[in-house]
Amino acid sequence: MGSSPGTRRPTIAAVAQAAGVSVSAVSHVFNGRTNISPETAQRIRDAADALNWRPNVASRRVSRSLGGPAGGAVGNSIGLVVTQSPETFRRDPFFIRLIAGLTGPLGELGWSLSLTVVEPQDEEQVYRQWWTEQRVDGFLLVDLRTKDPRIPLLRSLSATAVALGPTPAASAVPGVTLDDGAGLEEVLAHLAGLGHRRIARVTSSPGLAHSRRRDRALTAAARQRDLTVRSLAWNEDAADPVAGLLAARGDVSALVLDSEALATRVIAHAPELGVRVPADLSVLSWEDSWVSELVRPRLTALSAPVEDSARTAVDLLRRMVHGEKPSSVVVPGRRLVVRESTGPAPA
Amino acid sequence: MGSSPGTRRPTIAAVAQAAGVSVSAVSHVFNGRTNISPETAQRIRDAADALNWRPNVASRRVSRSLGGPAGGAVGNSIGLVVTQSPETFRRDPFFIRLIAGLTGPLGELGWSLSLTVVEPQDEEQVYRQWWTEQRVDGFLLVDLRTKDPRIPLLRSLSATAVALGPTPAASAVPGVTLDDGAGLEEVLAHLAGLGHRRIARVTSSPGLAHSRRRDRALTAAARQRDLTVRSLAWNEDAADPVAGLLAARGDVSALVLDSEALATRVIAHAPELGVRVPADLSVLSWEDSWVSELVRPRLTALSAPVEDSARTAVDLLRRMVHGEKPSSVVVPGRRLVVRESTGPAPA
DNA sequence: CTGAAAGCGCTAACAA
DNA sequence: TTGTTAGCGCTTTCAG
Repeated sequence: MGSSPGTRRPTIAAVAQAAGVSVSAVSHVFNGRTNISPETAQRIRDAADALNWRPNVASRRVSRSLGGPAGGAVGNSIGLVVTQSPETFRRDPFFIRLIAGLTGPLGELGWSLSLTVVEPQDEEQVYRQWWTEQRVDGFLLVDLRTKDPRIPLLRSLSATAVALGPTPAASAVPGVTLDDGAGLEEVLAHLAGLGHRRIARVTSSPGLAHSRRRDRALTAAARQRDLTVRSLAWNEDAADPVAGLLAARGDVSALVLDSEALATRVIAHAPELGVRVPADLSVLSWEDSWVSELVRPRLTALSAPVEDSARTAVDLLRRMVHGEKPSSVVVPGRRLVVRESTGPAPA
Repeated sequence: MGSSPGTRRPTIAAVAQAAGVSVSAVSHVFNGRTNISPETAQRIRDAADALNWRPNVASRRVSRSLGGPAGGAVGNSIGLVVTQSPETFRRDPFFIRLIAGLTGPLGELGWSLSLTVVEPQDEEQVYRQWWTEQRVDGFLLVDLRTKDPRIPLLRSLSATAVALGPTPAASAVPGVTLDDGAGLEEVLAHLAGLGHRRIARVTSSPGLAHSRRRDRALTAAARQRDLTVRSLAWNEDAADPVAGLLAARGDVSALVLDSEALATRVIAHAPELGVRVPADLSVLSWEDSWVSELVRPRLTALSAPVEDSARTAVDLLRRMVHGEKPSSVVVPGRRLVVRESTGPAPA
């Protein structure tokens, strides 16, 4: 064990001694200084390998807090704090896609991802703690809310952060936003082409910023096509949320749902309630993943380049940690994947 | 930004000054020493809050490497290195359940989870790096393989680790194992009761230790009930893996699949290939999650208490980090959830 | 109950 | 090209 007595882990001094050089020579090699002869450098590296030694990240961070090249930037870890019930976190494929997309680019940088899932009441506490304890070099914000309290919080902490989604222009948090416009047009063209005239957007979290944005964008775009768009709320607490939704839909012939978790539940359960998809009702999801391919009928979905967003976010974070002040980025590539859950509007 | 010039973060000295005490007084308060008067302690805490200060984890780790109470143990972070293709990682609900189950107990400890997904060839490198750099205090090993190379690797690094699954008794890595016996009996009783006589177990990763274990256990238990069990391999590279599997199944009337990812694909795709579930073929998954409830027919599955395992693993890790040498733990609670994908054997 | 001081492993001036 | 050394923020011993 690392903590068993007598088993002290090797230090830079041990490596220096093994290689027959000074401590600073070792340090230089591991910090990309070019002032060490190749042979010596190799000898140092060999000694380090033999001892299984690598610079201790903690010590490194402490000493670099002095005046390193990047003003003390180290770049060890970025924090992802997901404020959702564990249930939502588990069920929404978006999160696992995001995580998977993040670890690649982070690994290339030698950074790691510190992840946690918290209930809303613990959110502020975790951001505060992780930042003030200097556990992380920055945060990736997801599920931006309207007037998101994390923006002023992070500002007051002088914390580094990047958001997935648009942020207020004045904030110090650049956002990685998806270009929704094209996808939205595709959705409407698709539905209108199938003869739908009345559609509804369904969300389970009206407090999320993207929800309002989508409402507005969809409504505006629909007007130009002479479609009407209603807004429907998903009530998770109902005995049967799908039944509730179907009952509330009125004369709507197509449903656009904010998440796959919602859309797939409608797909699976609607037939059991006597509503055939897509014969009676078309269903479309604003997010896409393997789950949409799994249900029957397969779900027509707006797919987002989550991996691209993740990579872009990591890059922004990297630059911020190194002292730059990058501005927001728009990632293109949303597109409609037509599968089986949308069909001609019923007569 | 944390790195902008002039914005140095407050240190313990600043807090001490603000509270009008010495540096060590502040340290004592934040380390649970009892030799500070309640009033003074409160004053110190207030000063820290006012300055948004918390002990820097990096400095803490460096100084504690000296001779702290737990022999230098700090307990900041545990590493979860998932050796899977991003695709498998995304599709298998087990991982997100595990992650969700881990963050709760870790949060209670004030620890965080460092997560990454790596390809097999990078695995060793990541374990080496994270441990020698002292990024993590320990690892949680998942997807144990037969003769898993990580066990000797971690041993050679003197790294702390706990595994999900049984580990060799001689290794220094305690395991959190599921009590499969009861669930297995349930599976066989259920299938036998439905008249099945020939069943097959399907795996996509025969190299995983649990795969062999399940094969053996199922075969042994089946013999006593006069059932025959075959072993079938899932070939992901085939043009249509489900079709390949169905073609290879011979006279088997029930399939037990190692993961939900596999089982749900069979469920969804088999009808399109003319095989009705469960009328022609019963399908049973060795793992369970919301996905099993989503597909139609709903999937009969062996559910595992992943959250319990996660909590147990965190507890073992905590104890190891504090110098104990706990032994393996068996977590009970696997049980069969009968849904719709299993039915009477065809005549 | 409090404070002064040594030292953790490492980095980066600066000197040689 | 290499070595010496001060110092990062914190903990903890030990003396007041």
